[in-house]
Amino acid sequence: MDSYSTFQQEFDLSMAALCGRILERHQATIRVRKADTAVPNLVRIIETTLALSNRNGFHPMSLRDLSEQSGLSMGALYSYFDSKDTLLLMILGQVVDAIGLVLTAPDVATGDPLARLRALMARHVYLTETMGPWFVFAFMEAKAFGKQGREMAVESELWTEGLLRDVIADGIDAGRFRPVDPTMVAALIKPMLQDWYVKRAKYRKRGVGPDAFVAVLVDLVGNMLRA
Amino acid sequence: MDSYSTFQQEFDLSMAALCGRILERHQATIRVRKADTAVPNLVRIIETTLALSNRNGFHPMSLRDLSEQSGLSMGALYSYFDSKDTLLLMILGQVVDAIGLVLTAPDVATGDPLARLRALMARHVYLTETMGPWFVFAFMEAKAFGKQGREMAVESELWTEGLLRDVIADGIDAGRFRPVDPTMVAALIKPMLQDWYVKRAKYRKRGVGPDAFVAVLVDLVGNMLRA
DNA sequence: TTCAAAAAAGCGAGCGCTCGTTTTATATCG
DNA sequence: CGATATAAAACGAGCGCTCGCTTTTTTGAA
Repeated sequence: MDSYSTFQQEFDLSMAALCGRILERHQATIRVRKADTAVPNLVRIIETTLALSNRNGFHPMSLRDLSEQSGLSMGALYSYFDSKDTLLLMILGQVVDAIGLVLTAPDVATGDPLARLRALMARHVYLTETMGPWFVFAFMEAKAFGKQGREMAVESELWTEGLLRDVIADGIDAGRFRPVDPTMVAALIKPMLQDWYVKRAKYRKRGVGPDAFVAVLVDLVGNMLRA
Repeated sequence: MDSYSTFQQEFDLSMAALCGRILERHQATIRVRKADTAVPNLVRIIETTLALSNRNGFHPMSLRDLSEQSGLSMGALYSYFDSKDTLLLMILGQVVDAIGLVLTAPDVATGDPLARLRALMARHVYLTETMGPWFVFAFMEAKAFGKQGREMAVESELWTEGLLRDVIADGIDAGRFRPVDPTMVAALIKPMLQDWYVKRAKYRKRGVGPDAFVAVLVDLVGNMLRA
């Protein structure tokens, strides 16, 4: 894992692939059986939902707006989900799914602590670069699903933080990092990673791409931890 | 400025004071003339709005919920604002107001770069500690006010980032910091500051208070920048 | 290969209801 | 009483969602 283009070859996170996963996970509620029909329509639905929600919020988006913008009728929409809440849950679930897929890949688990930390941060940046609107959506709308959504968000947050914390703790034990509080440092690296997708427009305007962002992050975190 | 308790003595950011400012700034729309009546009611309205919105979002919060929870009738509510959007704007405006008040205070402008950076970060943490729910609200709901809200948020974000960037640039010029990109470092300090209020519950659960958070932040950023 | 029957997918007006807002009525107090 | 503040009731627009119907696709015996 050394650059964004390598990452893109390793993981298929295209809209089609992601919506294919959604179709699998929600076979029970999606009434359209043929994948060749369902996947392209799901792509249209999800793309439009992300666009409208990330502009004004999920709740203000009416299903009539979604119908109009996506080109599917109200009736057609309701053969892909059985309630607006289910639509929200489909997207949140797919985000959690993708995090698990990408951040547990093998090469994050061995080798030099700084290299592992770099791999973890790079993976996070590349993942959120590919699925930007999904992550913005999850970040902003998790609470809209009430207690359950909040808990899902907190759990996912703590899981990622735990990956960072363990690598930092290993680095301290190995004498490669100075003796900081691993939990606090992990907790503070997380929001910097999140900034990449929350403030994506700002970085784009400044000409900072994913690889440049990772480079700065690794430099700063490296100096933060240097023994 | 050396601790949270000093900060609290220096700035009056009580609900009453903040709502007093709101009353001043919205004399045109608030129809209740007597401040002795208006301020306590505004406090109830704003407190309830922040509580309900930060749980489920501003848009999902109905004015009937707000009426019931705040103890004021629909009619009474509408003598304090002329639309739900105005209520949102009152809160956002007061947040911007408070940022300007606190972060431009004098002792942030002179002295050792690291001390100035510390003062700036400490002020930000203490401000957001005092006005936690206000900042969470502003962070999550700015986009609900459409283009205008988004631009207000971006402007405020860039202004704060600019304060950090200038101090870092001064530090580099003075040879006290290593030659990093001041804009990128400022951009990455900001989300760590924001994490204090966005994830406040997590830190509370871990027994990390504002002063401890500032200490960690200063330590990490100091090592990040050490020449 | 053909073509009607069956199955799948899509359509959109309309339902019940809740929303933000307005209007009307009542209470409080100098 | 008159002014001010609050409470209660009412309104129309727009919401999520449904359902009777149409269109498209697939099927399979001739």
